[in-house]
Amino acid sequence: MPTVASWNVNSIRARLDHVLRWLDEHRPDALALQETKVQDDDFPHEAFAELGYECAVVGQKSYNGVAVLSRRPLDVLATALPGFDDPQARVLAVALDDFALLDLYVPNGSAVGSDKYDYKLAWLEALTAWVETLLASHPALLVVGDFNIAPADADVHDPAAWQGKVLCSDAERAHLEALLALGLSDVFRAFEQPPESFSWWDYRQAAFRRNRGLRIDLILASSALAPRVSACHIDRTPRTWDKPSDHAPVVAELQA
DNA sequence: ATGGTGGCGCGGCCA
Repeated sequence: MPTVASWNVNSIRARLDHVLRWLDEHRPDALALQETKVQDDDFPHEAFAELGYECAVVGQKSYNGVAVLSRRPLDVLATALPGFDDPQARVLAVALDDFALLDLYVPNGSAVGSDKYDYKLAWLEALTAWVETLLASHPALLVVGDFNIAPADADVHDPAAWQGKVLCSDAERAHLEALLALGLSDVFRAFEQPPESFSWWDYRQAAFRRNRGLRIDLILASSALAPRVSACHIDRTPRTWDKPSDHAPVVAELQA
């Protein structure tokens, strides 16, 4: 039963020990990373190869960066949004055995109305247009990553305080809905989950200890693949480790 | 509270 996970690690170099430990403990078939924050030449391929993982990487200096680690051979399908001129490393699509995996680091957006917010919405528009064509060529598709959007108020620790704010605004949620309308489903919500399930907690003000978080890290399955997804959960454990990422891994199980 | 914490890379940006 393949296991696929997604984790915003907030620097692969700062988090290498955590990622290696988590891989060793869980042995997922594939792990999509976001915010690797490293140029491709400096990505720690060897450390992952020792655990049996091949890495595809799309990185840049200091910011952003995505990677897919796989126990089986992977073929790179795309390293950017086609037709969207973007110097930021946020997209990696790979073909695995019998499905395709699209790893995303969606722009944060900074604040509603800012230039970064406009960039986020334009980026999401281009993403949806592309995913529609990707689904035509790769009907069995998982779209995973840090979406920087909490899909609904149930994904927010304090919906009143976050109402209309970046990560929760109506326009961002409408863009996510447009993506889902291509036939993708948020697989976390296909299964019973603990209340107050989040995937990101701000480093500040003891947000994790108080569980003041958001669920912004998602695994979306195409209609062709969704029936094979048998489970999905968020693993909070690495968020309790010393010097953690501010995000927790999201894990999905697929039937063979 | 225009702070609070963390990463990158050494001042200020980004989250």
